[in-house]
Amino acid sequence: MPETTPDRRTELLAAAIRLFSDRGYEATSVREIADALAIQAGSLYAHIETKEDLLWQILTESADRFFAAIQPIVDSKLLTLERIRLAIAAHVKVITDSTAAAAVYLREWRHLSEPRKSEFAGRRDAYERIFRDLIRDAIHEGTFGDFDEKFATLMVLSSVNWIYQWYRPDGPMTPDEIARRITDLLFHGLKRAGS
Amino acid sequence: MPETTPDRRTELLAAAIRLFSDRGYEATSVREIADALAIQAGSLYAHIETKEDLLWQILTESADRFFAAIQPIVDSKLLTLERIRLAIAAHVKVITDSTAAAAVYLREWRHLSEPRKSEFAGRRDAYERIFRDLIRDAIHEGTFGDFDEKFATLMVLSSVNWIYQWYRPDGPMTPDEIARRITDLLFHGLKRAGS
DNA sequence: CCTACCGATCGGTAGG
DNA sequence: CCTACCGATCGGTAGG
Repeated sequence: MPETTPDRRTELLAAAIRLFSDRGYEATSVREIADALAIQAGSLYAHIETKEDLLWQILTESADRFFAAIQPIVDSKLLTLERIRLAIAAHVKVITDSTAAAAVYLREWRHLSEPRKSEFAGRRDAYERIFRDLIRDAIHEGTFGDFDEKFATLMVLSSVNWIYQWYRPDGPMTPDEIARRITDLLFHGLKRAGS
Repeated sequence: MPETTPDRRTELLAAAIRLFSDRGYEATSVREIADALAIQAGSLYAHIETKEDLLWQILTESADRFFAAIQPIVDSKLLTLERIRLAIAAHVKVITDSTAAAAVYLREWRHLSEPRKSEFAGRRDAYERIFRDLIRDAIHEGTFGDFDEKFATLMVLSSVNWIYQWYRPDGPMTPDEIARRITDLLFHGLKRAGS
């Protein structure tokens, strides 16, 4: 992004996030993105090198946000269960802060070309690994039951990642409330206690 | 689809499912679909009217499969909890029978134009409603705890719908095994019993 | 099902 | 950041 002011860069990324999440990366033309900024299509290339660069920047910044949100929690000295609880809440917060960015992060990475696609997959796997290690610890400690740790991790992440599909900022639940309910359900299950 | 033999139609849908799930609807060209059938791009239009028709047929047939799988279970006289268990297993089975079709069903419907998009959304909502009604019954009966029924439904469906992302037919778990573990986790939670 | 083709739009560039 | 433009590819059609 040669010679672009920070503000302009933010605007550009915000426009691309909104369009990529609404219509998908492939269905979004560079002309639509340019329109959103009220500039000509050709002028876009004063700010970016290719359309894919734009996707790449969105994805890497999203990945950064997820890592930054959970890292201090994971590194803390809290009990495993508490770290899981807080990591889920932090993850939920990143999604609810921008469901559009989360949608692009979770859905549009397939349109990266190599080697970026593999690099992205590596970072995503590393992130999942952090959750998996927490869950493994909880199982080994006996806090969690004797579940397959990979399977349990997939369940946790699928529950939290689905949020971008239905969360609305003007809905009845705050991000913390959502995290609390998800955690409660994941920890204790749907069945009435004692049944 | 004028004058197309059943076999040819099946081939065509199968090719489109594979390509739409791999690259996405927008990123798939009619020429790629034609190539997969070893015919010319123009010849495709002896079988379809538009590219979107192809997507529409895939989506409606997928929806039909989901409904057909759970309807007899929901209509049965079994206990609510057992109906939920079996409905989850049936849903999982539809996904594992073709993760590619499930991927198109869950991801590509946004590329429909109106009024088809709204019609699709209506059917999908009706399907979710069936699960929600089952869960509501379980809550009212006291079999499940006093959860928000909408939220509980979202949790259940997000867990089962995420499967298409990671299930591999040559993996260690059978579809029934997956359903059993998901149900167990959803019903009883991750925490060790009694903790 | 093929050949030959259509107008529209795509991502991107040169020169200012 | 604009004007003017590029070759490539898009979904789709006519006529056989």
